[in-house]
Amino acid sequence: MNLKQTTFISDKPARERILLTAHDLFYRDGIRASGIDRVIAEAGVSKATFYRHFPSKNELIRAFLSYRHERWLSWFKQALQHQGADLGLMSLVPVMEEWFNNPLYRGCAFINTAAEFGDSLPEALELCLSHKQDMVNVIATLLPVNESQMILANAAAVAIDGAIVRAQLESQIIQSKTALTALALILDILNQSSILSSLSKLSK
Amino acid sequence: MNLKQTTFISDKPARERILLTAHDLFYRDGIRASGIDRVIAEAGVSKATFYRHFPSKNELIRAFLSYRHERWLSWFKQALQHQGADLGLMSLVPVMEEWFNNPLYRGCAFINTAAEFGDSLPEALELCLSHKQDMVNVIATLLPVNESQMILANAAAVAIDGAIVRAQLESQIIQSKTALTALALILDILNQSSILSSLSKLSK
DNA sequence: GCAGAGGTAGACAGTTCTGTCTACATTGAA
DNA sequence: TTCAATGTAGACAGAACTGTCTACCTCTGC
Repeated sequence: MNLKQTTFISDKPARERILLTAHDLFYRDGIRASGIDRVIAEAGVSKATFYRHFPSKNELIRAFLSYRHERWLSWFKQALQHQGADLGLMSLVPVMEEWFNNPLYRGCAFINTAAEFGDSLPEALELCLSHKQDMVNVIATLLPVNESQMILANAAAVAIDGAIVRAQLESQIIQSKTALTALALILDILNQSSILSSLSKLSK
Repeated sequence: MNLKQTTFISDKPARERILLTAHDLFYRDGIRASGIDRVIAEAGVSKATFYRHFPSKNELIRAFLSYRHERWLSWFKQALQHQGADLGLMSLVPVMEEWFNNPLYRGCAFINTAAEFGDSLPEALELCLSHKQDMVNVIATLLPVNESQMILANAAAVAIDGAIVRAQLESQIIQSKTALTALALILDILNQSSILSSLSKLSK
């Protein structure tokens, strides 16, 4: 298994191999379910090497979250840029659809981590929150600049989070798109209200 | 610790004590993080007794999810009934607010379980999905009966799920209500579109 | 009065987990 | 050349986890 990854990855330095392997395992199976032994085995690295780079599993978790944040957000921005510029919030629908349809889709790593560790890893909670804040800021760029911009961006983000967890539950089920249609409906009416508020501002 | 619970619970039969204790631990700390030894210690029960009632931890997880489903849904229905009947979807806002403000709030047990066990406990996924389906059906009773009823109920449910995970992230932070304001905004416009569609049906 | 259900107490096996440590190999730069 | 960094291989300790098993107790219904 993971032949593609192994051959692709094997020439990279050990720290990167560990981080990429941990990312895949943590995201797919959950953090607690992925033991250190499994990570080092799949990364093709010795235990001493692992503990040289990451003094504890918690350090690896931190690195995983930070790496995931960067990777997801840059994908998100880029995917949005490929959409038409005048779609407003509706640009989000095909972007989310692309993500949800990825066979490796397992929901939002940050929501999942917050669910897995509650208060027991408080720094994770903070990272999750700042991840969501950055997402809101990106969404805000899709909206006209006015006093309701951030309010609408926040609402859109909450709707997206809802669609994310719904798609996660439905991902096992064949042919299920209720998450996406619900999201599209909400974003559509949010979008209209954003246009309305722009118009009302113009007419003032 | 848990004096109140212990004195309150100690006279109940063992199976119930185990289930209630497991509920509190699983919900608060996560399922994987709560070992059997911990459950039996806090339930004040011997190991043999535990394994007489629940042949394996997975059986306990199943019982936990089913108990949680019943308990949450009956609370949800009852809380909605205490709201004004003519509020439509807006009845959901104070109900969710009450839940989010509970100091024991830790998000939706089903979303959290789905996040913790991915494909590795497939029955859990199904239970989560049917839990959400039941929630949608309750929400639908708040809406006028027409062809868009279920579509709107689904959209409202997705928005609620989004608010649930947001409130979970924000629960640590003092004074944060963005989850609730975003939810209120979405439900408000969904509600308006539901009223509009009722009117348009009447005028047909 | 006795059988069986339900309970306690806790030792035990077997696994898995995190983290440490020893011994040795390779390589690049001072 | 020699030193330090980076790597491999894997034994080991100590804890925690699930699940089994033995031995004994207590109550209730027949």
